Amino acid sequence: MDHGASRTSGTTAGTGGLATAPAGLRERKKERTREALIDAALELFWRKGYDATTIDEIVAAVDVSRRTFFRYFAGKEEVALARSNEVERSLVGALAERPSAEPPVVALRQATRAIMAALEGDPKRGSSEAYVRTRRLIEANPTLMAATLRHAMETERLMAAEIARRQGVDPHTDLRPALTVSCFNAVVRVAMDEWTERGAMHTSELAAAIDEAWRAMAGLIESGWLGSGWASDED
Amino acid sequence: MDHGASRTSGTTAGTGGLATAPAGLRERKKERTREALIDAALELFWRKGYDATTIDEIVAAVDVSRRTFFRYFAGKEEVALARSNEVERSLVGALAERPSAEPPVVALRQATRAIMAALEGDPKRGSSEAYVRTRRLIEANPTLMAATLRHAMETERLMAAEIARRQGVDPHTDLRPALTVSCFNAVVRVAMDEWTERGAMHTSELAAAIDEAWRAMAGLIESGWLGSGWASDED
DNA sequence: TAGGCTAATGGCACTGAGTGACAGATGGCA
DNA sequence: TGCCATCTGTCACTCAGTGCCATTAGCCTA
Repeated sequence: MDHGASRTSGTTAGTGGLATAPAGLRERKKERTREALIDAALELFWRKGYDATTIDEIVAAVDVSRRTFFRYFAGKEEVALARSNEVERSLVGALAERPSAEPPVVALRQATRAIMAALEGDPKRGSSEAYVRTRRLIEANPTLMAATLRHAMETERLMAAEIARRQGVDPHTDLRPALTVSCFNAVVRVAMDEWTERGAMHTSELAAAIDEAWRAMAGLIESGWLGSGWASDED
Repeated sequence: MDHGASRTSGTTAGTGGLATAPAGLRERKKERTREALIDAALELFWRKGYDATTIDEIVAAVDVSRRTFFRYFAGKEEVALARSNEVERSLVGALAERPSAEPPVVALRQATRAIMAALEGDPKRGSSEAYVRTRRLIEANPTLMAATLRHAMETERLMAAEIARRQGVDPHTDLRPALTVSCFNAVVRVAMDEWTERGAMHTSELAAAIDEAWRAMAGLIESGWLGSGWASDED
């Protein structure tokens, strides 16, 4: 299953940002400035904390003006989450590449596995270690956590649209695509919390935590926690 | 089922803030200032928008100093979400009052119904209309939406702890409480999105939307979207 | 009822985020 | 080479948020 995974990363994720000749010099320069700003920002955040780092310090490290920073990012939040948001958004692409014969939840799980495998193998930023450190940063900052959740919500919409497309249903009248994605992410989030509590050491442990959460999910259905006839009114 | 609901609101929610003799004059004065600030803020937000409203305008309307405002609230976000956060937190109390014979999901649904019924009947703030208007405000502002999601996440922890208690399991080793609550809220959130898209007219429609989401949830399980053997590895 | 204690308030000054406007620099292209 | 479009820097401004200290006002005891 790993083979398909690394192939996936190349076409959909672009987590490496391998500078595959992005047209003219101007574009390349912009890309470099953007990457430099993210690198400098993350380095400072990790070293002296998110709140303690000012934008002036970030731009000083890259030697661009404060004004320029705001032309690339809306604020500190955005530069801090740029990488992890990229990873998250790549899930939509990975989902689209799953064979349409797979049931929605299976496709979601496989897409997640593919992205995490790609993360693992990528030697550049977006790699496993960078992801773990960024995760800790988010976990420690209410503002970043809030922004992360909001971005996840937006990504959910895209994923729900994709599920609706591959299942051939109308997402405006059928709630199932939205429910599937929303609950799927709920499970992943629980697994992530568990992973964080255990120290968030490596992404391989995150994969294990997600699997464990899904097993517990099965147990939940069988253990009667849902109640009988829970879909209709039971009062 | 409504009878239990209104009783619930009195003991756990306190959504009315009926000024039940909060001790000394000093305390009462503080409470009044706090309420006045929230009222003034919401009024301004509704009239001229969240971003366009400055804290100076809020404090001018209540005639307190800017410095005092920040002794009550951490910022604009907090004053905007004070009421809806109160409603959300009351869910934890309502959940604790459900009979422990009820399966977790049933208890969660009934607690939600109780809170919504209490919202309906309450003639003061926290009433149905105020809730709807606040919801629209949140929906229109990315910052508020982010803060709301974060608060929901924290409330989830409390609810999971309560579920774990009533089921007699250890929340640190058993993921089921966290999964139950997380997925439950995921369903409610989907229903809320649907409700908002349809105009978010009245809380009674929200209750209907939640019921509809649960019906779709049942259809989801039966329609094979989960796949077979989805709890274990299927690759 | 006086007077001291404690806590809330107000005013001031300062840092930092974020934005609009305009001038200068630089890559793209004929 | 020189024009055009776009990116960048500088300046000035508003507003959020915080620390510090003096003042006011509720509370409690003698």
